[in-house]
Amino acid sequence: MAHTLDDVNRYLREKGFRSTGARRTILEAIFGGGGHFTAEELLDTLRGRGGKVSRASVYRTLGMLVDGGFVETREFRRGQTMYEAVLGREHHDHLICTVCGKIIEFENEAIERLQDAVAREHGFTLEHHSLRLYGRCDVCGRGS
Amino acid sequence: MAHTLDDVNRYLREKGFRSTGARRTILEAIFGGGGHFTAEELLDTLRGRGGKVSRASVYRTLGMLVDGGFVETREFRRGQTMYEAVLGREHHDHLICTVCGKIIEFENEAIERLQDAVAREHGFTLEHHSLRLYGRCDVCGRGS
DNA sequence: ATACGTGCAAACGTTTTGCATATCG
DNA sequence: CGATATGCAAAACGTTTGCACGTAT
Repeated sequence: MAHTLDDVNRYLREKGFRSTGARRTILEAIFGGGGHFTAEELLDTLRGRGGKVSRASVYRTLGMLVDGGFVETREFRRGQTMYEAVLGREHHDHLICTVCGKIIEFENEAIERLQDAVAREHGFTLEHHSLRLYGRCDVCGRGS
Repeated sequence: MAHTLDDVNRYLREKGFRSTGARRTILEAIFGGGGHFTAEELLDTLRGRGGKVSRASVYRTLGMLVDGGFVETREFRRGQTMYEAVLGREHHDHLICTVCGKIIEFENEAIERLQDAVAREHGFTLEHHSLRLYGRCDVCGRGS
């Protein structure tokens, strides 16, 4: 984890993928921006910048990056995939406000260790995990 | 949490929902079967039993049960909602085999407590959470 | 009787795909 | 030049909805 942009380019080259205009534009937007985004939001960003990239290329490129482990997907809401660049970032989990949708990232070593222990107990070789805590954030919780 | 079938029926009655044939058939299949299922699988089960229930009714009934807290949804795979009856069952999380799809349920008090602590640190009032551990199960892990 | 539920088929939003064209190496 | 990527539009997928008809209360 915690790659650099060079890692991405090297990975793509090694896999025999070509460096095309569309691909470079998309990579730039994803790894320059940061944060969570949907495919459609990414497409809007690209179009706003005057780049002319098709929806298909956005989805295809996102797929490659997910396969390479440079982007992760999350399903915060049903029916829409959220993507997040993991470039240069360490693993983290999410707290999601069920009222305003705010997303806070956190890391907790102790939880990670317990997860490993649970997996081991059940004979699993852990590959990755997803932990999401849903609740009301400090602001939205006041009214309850 | 941990309701009985009577709780479900009482809830539905109190909400003013009617007891119809389709509804009874669906409830029976969901709470009689147990386990994880998709809307389509549930529909197949119902049809296999000769019941004639429409896809629309399946989705509408599932929605009511989710609202009532008797069924929970999970997104194990992208683009498809998995449902699970929580009737008579305590909270638990999941280990998912990325090769064969096997799902193992587990409970871990220590992890739960740490989650509460994390939420508190960030000023969140926790409502629910989702923890999924992905990896290779004991059987599928041997070949690696 | 009348409000609520049903089934059907059409609509929806997201994602994937087939194919002809353009581009990279 | 040959292989791969692109853009488009159509298809696919799971899910939701409008509506005329049925049924529980």
